[in-house]
Amino acid sequence: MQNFINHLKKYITLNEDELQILSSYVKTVSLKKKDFLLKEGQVCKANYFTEKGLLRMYFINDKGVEQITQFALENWWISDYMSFTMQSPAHFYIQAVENSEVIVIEHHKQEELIKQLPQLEKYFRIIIQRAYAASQMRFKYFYDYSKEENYRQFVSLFPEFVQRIPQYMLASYLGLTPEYLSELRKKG
Amino acid sequence: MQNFINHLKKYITLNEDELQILSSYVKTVSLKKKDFLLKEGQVCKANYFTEKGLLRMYFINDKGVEQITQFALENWWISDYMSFTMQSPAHFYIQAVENSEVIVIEHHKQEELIKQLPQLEKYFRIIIQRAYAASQMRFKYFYDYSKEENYRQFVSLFPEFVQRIPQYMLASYLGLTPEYLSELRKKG
DNA sequence: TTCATTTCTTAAACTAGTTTAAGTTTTTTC
DNA sequence: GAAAAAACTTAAACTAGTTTAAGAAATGAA
Repeated sequence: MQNFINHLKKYITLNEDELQILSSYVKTVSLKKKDFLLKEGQVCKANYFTEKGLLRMYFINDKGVEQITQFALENWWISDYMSFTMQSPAHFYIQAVENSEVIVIEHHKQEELIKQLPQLEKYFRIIIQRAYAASQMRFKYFYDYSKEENYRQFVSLFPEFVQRIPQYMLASYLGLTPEYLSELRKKG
Repeated sequence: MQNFINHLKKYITLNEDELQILSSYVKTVSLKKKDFLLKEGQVCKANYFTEKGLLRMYFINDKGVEQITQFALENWWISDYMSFTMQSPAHFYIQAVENSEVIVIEHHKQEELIKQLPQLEKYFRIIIQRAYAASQMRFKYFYDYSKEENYRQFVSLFPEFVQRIPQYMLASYLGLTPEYLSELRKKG
């Protein structure tokens, strides 16, 4: 969990004692590619930090097709926040795209941890506020640009990420079909 | 700002002294229909709570067309959070759809206020977490359903809201053209 | 009340993107 | 290494939704 500690230290100060406390509230989970952290219908009891690897969040539509709405790279948090917040059944799956390591903080432990280390309260607020800010921008792109334009921008901004995932996952995330993605790639 | 106080008391406890402190950090602004809280290019220096009325957040695309991405009803917060968080130029406009009253908390004052009233730290985290949770669900609907289906669901879930705004704003928010909305309404 | 502006409706022509139905290539499994 | 499975490509037929171009109705301003 070295990544996690380094990441936290960019936001808050933590001495050795505090690190010990933190460590007692979180656990590290190793996932094989395709292992699940969450399945639809389960209650999402935890918040997940991607220590290493890559996760995806998706739902299955009524035609049985998987639709990816989110990825989580190293140093990103991921959760079904509606389920996490309301402790209601999840609408999404969270699955490892590749072998991964994840830091898990369970809902009730997060609240206790914050009581022990109050500086984490601000940390979690800033992190989720940034995620929300990013989602506001993401909505703007959805409204503003065509799917082709969004594809081209995405490839140009995140070439390494695009190499890292199968094309059909990229298509799913961008809301287009694999066939259309092939066509766009052919167009150059 | 009675709404604001009542709303806060659902989440945190505030005695009379604390209410006084809070009041000294926020201000109430009355807006006429079409008045702006924020324009693109300005830095969004505040977080806004809708005490009364209705706000909309939109951007102008390269064809000069307004695209609404969000509304804020009574008791809702609204801000361009990327601009608010990073103190960078805003991509959005925030404007009153009707005559409104807004509670304004400036960025630096919010941080000071939280120091004075630490229970607000958790309040803001929970609020933004809920907003993010809702945005995850909203992405799901974008991916999952056609624009027509989303329109029909929206009308059925929020009939009063739909009465409250002009049809072209509803169309804009749902990402469809006013012409197509007219067609859908005709279809019944 | 009149006039100007905004909003809503109508419909045909158009298009971004999907669906259908394979075939080909790459990766995984045993 | 062979076979199966998954991923990718191809292209024609199709469609959800847009664009274009008005006209009609409602609202706002003077």
